[in-house]
Amino acid sequence: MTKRRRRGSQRVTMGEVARLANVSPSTVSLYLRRPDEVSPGRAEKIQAAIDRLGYLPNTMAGGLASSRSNVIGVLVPTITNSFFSETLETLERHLRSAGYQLLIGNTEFDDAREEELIRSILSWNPAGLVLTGFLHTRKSLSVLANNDTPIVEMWDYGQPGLDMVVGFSHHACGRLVAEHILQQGRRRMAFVSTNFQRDVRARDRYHGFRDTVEAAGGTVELRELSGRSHAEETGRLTHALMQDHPEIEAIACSNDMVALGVLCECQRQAWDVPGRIALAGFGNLDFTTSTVPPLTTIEPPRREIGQHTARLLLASLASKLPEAEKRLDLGVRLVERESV
Amino acid sequence: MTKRRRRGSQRVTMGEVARLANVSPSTVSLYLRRPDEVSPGRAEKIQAAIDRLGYLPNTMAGGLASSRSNVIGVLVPTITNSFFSETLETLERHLRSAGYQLLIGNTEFDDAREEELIRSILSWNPAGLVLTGFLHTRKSLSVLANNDTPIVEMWDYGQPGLDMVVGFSHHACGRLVAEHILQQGRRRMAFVSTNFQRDVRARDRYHGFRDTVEAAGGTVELRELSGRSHAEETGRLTHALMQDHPEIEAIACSNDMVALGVLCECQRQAWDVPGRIALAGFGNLDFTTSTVPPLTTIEPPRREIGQHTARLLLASLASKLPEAEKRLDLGVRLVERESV
DNA sequence: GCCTAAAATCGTAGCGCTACGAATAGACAC
DNA sequence: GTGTCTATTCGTAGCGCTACGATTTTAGGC
Repeated sequence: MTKRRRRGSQRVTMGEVARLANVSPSTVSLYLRRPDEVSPGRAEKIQAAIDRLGYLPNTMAGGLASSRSNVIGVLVPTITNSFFSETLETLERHLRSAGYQLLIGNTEFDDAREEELIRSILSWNPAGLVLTGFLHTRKSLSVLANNDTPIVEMWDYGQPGLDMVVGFSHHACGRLVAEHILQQGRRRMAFVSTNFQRDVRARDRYHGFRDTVEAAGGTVELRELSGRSHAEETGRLTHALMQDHPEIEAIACSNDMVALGVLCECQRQAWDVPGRIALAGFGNLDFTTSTVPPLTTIEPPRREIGQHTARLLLASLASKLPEAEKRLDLGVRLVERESV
Repeated sequence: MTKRRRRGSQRVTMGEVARLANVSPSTVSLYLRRPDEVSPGRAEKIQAAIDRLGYLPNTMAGGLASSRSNVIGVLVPTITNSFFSETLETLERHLRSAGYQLLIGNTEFDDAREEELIRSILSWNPAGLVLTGFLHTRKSLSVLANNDTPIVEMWDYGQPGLDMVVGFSHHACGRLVAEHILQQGRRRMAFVSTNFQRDVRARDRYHGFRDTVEAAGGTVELRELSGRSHAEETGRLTHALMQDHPEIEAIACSNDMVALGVLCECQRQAWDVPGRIALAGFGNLDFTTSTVPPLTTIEPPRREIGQHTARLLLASLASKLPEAEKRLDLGVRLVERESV
């Protein structure tokens, strides 16, 4: 009477299962963790009791007792972006099938937020941690240093990193695009970017692009879109750009959505692509095959990043990841279509 | 010597903080939970000790001891879709600022997977649960019934629901689009859908569309894309559709990405939109403003769903949500542009 | 039937924290 | 100084589970 109606959603405990199955709680625990170490007869009785009572183990109690957890924390700048969300989806699939649960955090491209999220996730005593990129606050670094959780920094490559690294060089992306456009003899270019101030990786692509173009004697006009890509703004900005710099013969974009915005403006103004203006994007989003003309772009290894991040993490957790395999450059390739 | 080097990433405990600050562990705990109930002097000493040791509370231990958790589970069909990911992002922001941590699961439009994820999440003893839609397996329902966790079913509206409901009617979306096209005197139509077999909501939109068109004496050809929208396939399928049914004068799409694929094919074939073919999408994705012509579409309340889901959940957790406010139809509006 | 080794089961002692009542300190009036 | 009330602080008893050594059961050989 006093104990039965407990506060809130309190659930059936292991002890109750044990009582119903006529075994000790330890046996139930053993059955749950290593089923083949309990005799078939008891196993059956225990399973029946579990089913009958609708028993669900309490993850927190288990985690506390064993002082490990099946949690892996993942921080991305935004999940509202097919790049990261596809990586996440792949990562989730691989890690879940190995029994892990993802704890996803949105840093919103904000270092202070990342710091807060790192603390919040570490308080779960996670088995592993996945971060996006190399940029962390000093405080984050010191928190991380006090902690021997395996860490993967993904979606970037080229700096030492904290532990493991899975990504590619964004600078190389910019270079690749630049080289491709330069080959066609074009020299007057523009780079249109979203979120330039906050997204290091977009900036890296720009730098790779600009450095390569300028080294070949060309020029690059940079245009920044405020915040996330907004198609109308992209159109206006493209229009203004071409008005101020009619000499421009190629536009590289920080991603495919921006390129689509630019392309639509070209269609509206009847500027021939690639005749009048060459156009390149980044991301190889699905629609890039079917725009008119199809978009030349860069294919980043979105899903591969998830897959290899999971692989390295699992190997590291099983302590069988040689030091030499801790850093992985997945590279990147130019998908040449008709817009350049 | 024996205790100092502990296995793995074991961290500083509350007791160690207490010792350093010269207070009892309970006082540290109290300071962390209700800081203004400890005297300023001790508070300062405790904070200093926390900072010095880099103490992070152990969420699992806290959760176990207090038998509540700050976890809220969220299941979506896929995070790789701006609809759900924007809802998630908003939900996350609102719930995090109230101190909750999201546990996100990907059902991949699979009921069995949803069932598994529900169990996995309930084992965290979550404070709340957010599901997408009304479709759950019998087993899921029975697990959920044994459990008085507050539940929100989101992104749909029109059925009784388990607890709280925040969404809109997809049937109404289809109807709205149909009515708008019918008004222009068009009667021969097609509906092109992705993921038709698995996505109930796409099917609902189709049914709303078809029912309305047929009630007005029109016809609807249904075309399904295999799996997720693939732009090239969309183009081929559109081409075949128009070859088989040259009488078609309007195409409604299950979402804007599909509509973009159809539009690109129209551009390629030089079929005038909306002159020859009217075109409508769903989602009001960003690029729909700038295609040529801009796309008529439906604006679903993506972010509002997140916001209101958070609001209802928090109110329910504070047990101050009147029964009458447990169901919320956020409605939907047609964004009339130039493609229809 | 008896002995031994292996297999199966059990009991106990925590994991790190919170809840809550008991104990102590501090503030104030007389 | 003493008593009383309130504001702080503390000690204890778990939360539900796992780890691990102790105990019991079982199987096999003689």
